[in-house]
Amino acid sequence: MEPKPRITIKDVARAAGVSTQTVSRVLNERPDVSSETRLRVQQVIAELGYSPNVIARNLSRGRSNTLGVIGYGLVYFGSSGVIAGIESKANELGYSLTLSLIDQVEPTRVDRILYDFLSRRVEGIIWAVPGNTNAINWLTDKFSDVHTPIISINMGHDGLDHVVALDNRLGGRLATEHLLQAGYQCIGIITGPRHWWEAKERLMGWQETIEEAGGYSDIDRLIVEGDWNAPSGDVGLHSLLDQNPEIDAVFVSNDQMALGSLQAARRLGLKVPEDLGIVGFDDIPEAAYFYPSLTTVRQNTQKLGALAVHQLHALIQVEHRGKAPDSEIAWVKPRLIVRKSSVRK
Amino acid sequence: MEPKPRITIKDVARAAGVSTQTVSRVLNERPDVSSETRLRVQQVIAELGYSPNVIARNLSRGRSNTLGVIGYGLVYFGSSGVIAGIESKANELGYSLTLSLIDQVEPTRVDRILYDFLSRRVEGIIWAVPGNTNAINWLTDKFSDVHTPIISINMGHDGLDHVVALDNRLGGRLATEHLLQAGYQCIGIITGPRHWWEAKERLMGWQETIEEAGGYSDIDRLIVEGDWNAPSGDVGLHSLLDQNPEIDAVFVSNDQMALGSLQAARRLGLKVPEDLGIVGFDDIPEAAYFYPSLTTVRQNTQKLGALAVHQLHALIQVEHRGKAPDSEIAWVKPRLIVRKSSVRK
DNA sequence: CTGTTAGCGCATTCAA
DNA sequence: TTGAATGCGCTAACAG
Repeated sequence: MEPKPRITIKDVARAAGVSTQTVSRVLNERPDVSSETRLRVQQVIAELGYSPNVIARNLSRGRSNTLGVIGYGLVYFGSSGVIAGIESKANELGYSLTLSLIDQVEPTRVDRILYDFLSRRVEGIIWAVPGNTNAINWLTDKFSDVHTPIISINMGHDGLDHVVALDNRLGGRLATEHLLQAGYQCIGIITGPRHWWEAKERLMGWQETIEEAGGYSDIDRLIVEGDWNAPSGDVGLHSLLDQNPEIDAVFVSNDQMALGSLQAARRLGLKVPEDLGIVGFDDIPEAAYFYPSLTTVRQNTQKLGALAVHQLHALIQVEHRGKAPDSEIAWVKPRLIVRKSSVRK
Repeated sequence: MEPKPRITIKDVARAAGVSTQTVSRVLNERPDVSSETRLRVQQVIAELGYSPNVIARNLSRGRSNTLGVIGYGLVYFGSSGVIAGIESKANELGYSLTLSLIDQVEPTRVDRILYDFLSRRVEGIIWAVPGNTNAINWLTDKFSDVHTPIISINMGHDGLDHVVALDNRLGGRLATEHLLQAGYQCIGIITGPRHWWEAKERLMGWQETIEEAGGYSDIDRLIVEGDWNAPSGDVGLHSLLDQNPEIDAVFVSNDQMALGSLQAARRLGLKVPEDLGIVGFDDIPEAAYFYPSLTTVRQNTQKLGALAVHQLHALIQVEHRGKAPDSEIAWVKPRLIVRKSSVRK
């Protein structure tokens, strides 16, 4: 075992017979070095296996070159896609990532993470925790205390300055309009938890579309709340049909619950799509292989993540130049994927 | 907009009327400070909203307190679970994470990431990219060049020093033994890509079990290779049954492909589990809601990630004390989840 | 084109 | 219990 006296810029300078400055210049690819010395320095670097100490560099530059990401820990479709999108774009722009995961918005924990991020002097923060609108006021306050650019993914823009979001409402509309066009008459909905922003928006999309088409009397009876998981889609469909036998189609607010609904329909002896049309949301990889294959609203989560980084980068740049960034919301459009669960032959 | 002259330890020292070291002592919760001054300093810190600069601290201490994680970018079941496990344990042990994602083992990219990690002086590295055994020699060499502890998740231990892995072979055994006990006579297998370590191991588990039970003639004909995705499970089952009509059960090496196989069985008019028994692998959340619900081998991916951090932490400690770490492999046990797809009534 | 002098913000000797 | 001096490894002015 070798001891571990890390090679520093000084060692390189000495070995190359130049000053540390010159080495630094070579490292930073600056033009004001003769190609001769540049080459020599590069050789020495290679020989010594030197790699610059980013920590020292960052301290010196007063920049961390790092983005802080707060993601959603529970396995929920999309969360990993968003992270992947973030990582990819961050990488492209030369940022490093520091990642924290949470399962719920727990003030103490969030405080700790934010404090940690600030201590690390991250240059920007991405809030990629889906939808709990209960916490939004608290969050908004928190965020405004933090003098570092923050982008939120998929939250309503009430109070939050910078948001990148999937247009969930549009998604709800796409799903509902499609069912209408497919000839279904009475369309119910199984929503996600009502305090989730995504769930609300999808519901709104459904409701608006229904109303524009003439509406139903007492529309609330056609709404059932699920918890995003398959069992609740199963139970949900049961209770929905139990109370509204006239229902012939359902917009289920995510694919997992739609899977549960498919199950319930089977048990009830209803054929999909003949007796009952079903449209989901997300387009998880399995959806194409459900039985019958599931019509659903696809969201491009990677794009969402990448866009967030893009916007954040802009904010960071702007901040360095002192301009006050405008508040805004960037939308990503969902797309309807038509399969068999909603098309009568 | 306030300018942004970050508050430093000096500001705090000045405001509290003490020296910077005293502040430093308070920050590091060291005992040799009178509770009087400690309190005063803490107050000033709170008032000024000071947070220590981790970059400077790290430079000074010569430690980064950071773990580098190389994960799998493609959405593949388990990868996000592993990351979540890593994050949770790292958090518990006080490490920060820096994350990079790759879709395949591309030398240039891996080199860049490793170089970046070294530059950031990460204290340990976790390789959480599943199974491409083609790259293993190259990787082994790479890793041995890096003078930083590295833990690999889910790779064979050929050449790699420190590995945390799910016992995939045991998983294959569990699945196969279960089918045998359930009374199935001729059990085929749809594997993952053959160059994936996980795929190989699951196959081995199947094969060993079959052989111990007496074996089949020309066992290779009962093996079909898939690509982890549902369509390949569909196609795979078709060709398997096409060539071996006597097959009455299949061990499908992941749940996605099993979903495809379920589909194929349906199309072929085969009832599951009566005519055909099916066991999957992974236990994705949807598996319980497939039709019929899928018997499968559950892997605890979070545990895998957490264990990796645990081991890595130990390596790091050891390294600081100069002891040479032993090479070893830590196994996580899978568990069979019996549902309807493999149990004849 | 290159070297010298400072200093980034903190922690670690040592004295006092 | 506290403070002064010094250095972590690097980059940013400035000279030359």
